[in-house]
Amino acid sequence: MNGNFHGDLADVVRDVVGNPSLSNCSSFPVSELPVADPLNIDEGFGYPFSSMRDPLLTELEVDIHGDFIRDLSDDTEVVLPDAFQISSISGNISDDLNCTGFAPVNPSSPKTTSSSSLIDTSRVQISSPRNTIIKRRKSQAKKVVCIPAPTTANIRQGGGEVVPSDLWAWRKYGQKPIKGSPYPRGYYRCSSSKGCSARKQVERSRTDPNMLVITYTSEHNHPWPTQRNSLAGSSRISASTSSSSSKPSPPPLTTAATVKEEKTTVDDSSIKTVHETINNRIEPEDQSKRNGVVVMPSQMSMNELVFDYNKSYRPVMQDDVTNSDNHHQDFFAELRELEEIDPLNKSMLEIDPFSSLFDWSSNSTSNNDEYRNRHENSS
DNA sequence: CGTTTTTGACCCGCGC
DNA sequence: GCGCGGGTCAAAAACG
Ligand SMILES: [Zn+2]
Repeated sequence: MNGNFHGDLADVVRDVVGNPSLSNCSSFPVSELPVADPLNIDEGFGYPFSSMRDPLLTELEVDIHGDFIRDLSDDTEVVLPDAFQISSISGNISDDLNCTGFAPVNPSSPKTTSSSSLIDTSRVQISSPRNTIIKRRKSQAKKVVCIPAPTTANIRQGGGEVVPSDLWAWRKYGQKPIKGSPYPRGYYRCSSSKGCSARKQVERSRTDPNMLVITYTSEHNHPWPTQRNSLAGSSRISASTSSSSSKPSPPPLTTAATVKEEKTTVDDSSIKTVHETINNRIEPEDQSKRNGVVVMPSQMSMNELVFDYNKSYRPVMQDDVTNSDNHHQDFFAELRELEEIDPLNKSMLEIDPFSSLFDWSSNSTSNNDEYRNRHENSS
C-alpha cells in the first residue's frame, strides 16, 4: 500500500483489496446476503439477467463467486466477490463476506485473504471531491466488481487480458497504464449498439495480480445483446431507433440507475443504504418492487445461461487458485467464450424473451446524445 | 468484408 | 497557466 490515493475509484478499490484492515464489516449482513446479491447487483451492468432468483442458481453463484455489492456515495457501487475459496462454499463465504472471517478463514489460500473482503471504500470515495457535484452527466452509477483473474498465468503485460467478461459484447477502445499499478487498465465499451453508453474497465489489482477489478459504468440501453456479431453485419441493434430518432422522452433510467438514485447518500448514509439494499435483495418481494421500474424479463432463459456460465467458471477459478498450473487456461478461455455465447443464443432464440425487453429498451434509451454526437458519422 | 484490437494523440478535470 | 493523470478518439493493423 502506497498510501498514494487520488481519491479515485481505482485507488479505493486498490486500497480495499490491499488493505483488508479498512474493511468495514458492519455494513454487511453477511450470512444471507451473498445469495441474492450477485444476481441482483448485476442487473444492467454485468449480467443481463437480473431478477432470476433460483435457489439453486443462487447457490451456484455464491459458490463460484460470491459478489459483494457496495455502493459508494451517489455514483459508485462496488461489488466485491470473494470468489476464491470455493471449495467449501457457504461456510467460508459467509465468513468471508463477514469481514470477520476475512483474514483467518482459509489459511490454505493466502490469496483469498487479500482478495476477500473489502468494504469500507465508500467513505474514501466519498471524501473525494466528486461526490459533491455530479460532474459526470446525470448521475453515473459505477459498479466495481472484483473477481479472481481467470488466467493468472496468461497475464500479458502489454496487452489485454482474457477476461470472463459478461455476456455482453464489449469492444475495447483503449488501454492505459495506471499510475499506482503495474498493470494497465483496459477500457471497453458495449459494441452491441452504437447508442449504448455502457462501459467497463478492467484492471488487475496491483496487490493481487490474480484479482481482476472490473468497473462498470453506465448501463445498456438495449436488453440483451444482440448476440455477438462477428459474421456479416447483423448485430448492432438499431441504435438509430433510439438515438437518431430523437426520442425526447426522458428515460426512467434503468434499474441500477434507480437504485443509485435511491441511495443518493453520503458517508455513513451510504453504508446504511447498502444495508437496506441488501436486505431488499434478499427478499423476493422487495426485489420485485425494485424491478418495478424496469422490468427485466427473460429470467427463465437466463437461468440456463447463468448456470452454464457458472459452470464454466468454476473449474477455471478453482484451478487457478488451487494450483498455479494454468496452461490449460488458455483453452479454457476460448471455451468459456464459446459457452457464453452458444448456450445463450440457443436459449434466447428458443425462448425469445426479448420481445418484452425491447419494450423496455425503448423507454430506457438514453444518455448518449453527447456521445453520439461525435460518434454519429463514423460510417 | 466487417469487426475488433492496438496504440499514440488528444481532451479534460484537477491540483499546484 | 502548467503538468499530471485518467479517459477517449481515431487510424491503422489484426482477426475471422
Ligand atoms: Zn450495451
